[in-house]
Amino acid sequence: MKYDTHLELTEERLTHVSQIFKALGDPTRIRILHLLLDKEYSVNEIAEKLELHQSTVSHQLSSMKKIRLVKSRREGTTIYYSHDDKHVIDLLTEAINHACHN
Amino acid sequence: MKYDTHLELTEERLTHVSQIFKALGDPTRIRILHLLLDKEYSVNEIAEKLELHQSTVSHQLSSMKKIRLVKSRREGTTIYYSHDDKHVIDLLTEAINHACHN
DNA sequence: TTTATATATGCTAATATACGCATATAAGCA
DNA sequence: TGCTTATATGCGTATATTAGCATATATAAA
Repeated sequence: MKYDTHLELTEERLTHVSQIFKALGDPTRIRILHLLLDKEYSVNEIAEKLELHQSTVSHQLSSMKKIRLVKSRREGTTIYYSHDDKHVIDLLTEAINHACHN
Repeated sequence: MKYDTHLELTEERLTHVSQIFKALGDPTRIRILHLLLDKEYSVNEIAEKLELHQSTVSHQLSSMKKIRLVKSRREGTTIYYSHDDKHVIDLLTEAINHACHN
């Protein structure tokens, strides 16, 4: 899909775009989103797989949920997280692909 | 162009990707890169167009040059900056496009 | 060489961020 | 109810970031 090249960068769009990039600008959040590419995981599963503290994972998931990068569903006491913004996932995979072809 | 979905996220790639997103995660740098989409501008021109202080622009250009997001060329006392990473420009324009279609 | 213009940079203050500890909350089960 | 497991969150700390001032550097022109 081809886009226009001269999109007006309003204050609102600027805020939104920078907010998303800022969220992607942290290694921990990238690792979490990358893990969530294929399927959902619980907080503890994420912490174990990525060798992070539970509170760290919870904090980051919370910040990503706030801007709708991830969503959650409860199953008993367990809460499963998955990504919630296909555009952002596209940005991430493209960036990783670029990094892989350097 | 379609990419693999399961690219290994090595430490090196993680560092690289997060560095790029971090650079894009600031409104001032986004505005500068957005201005540089079509053509090169001098430091002062950027400062005037975006109503930023010269030192602010210079600092941000310096940080973006360090990670090769922009390049510069001298003409007398004037230094013209332009973007230097088409992948990053693609990421930025795609993100802005997404923000425009919400 | 002196002056003017353009850009870069050292320093600092204000602010934001990430993380981990300790604890709170919530759900399920005995 | 009391206990266990899973997750969330308040708080403090260490660190990073941004921007602006003042000044340094570089080039050109007089």
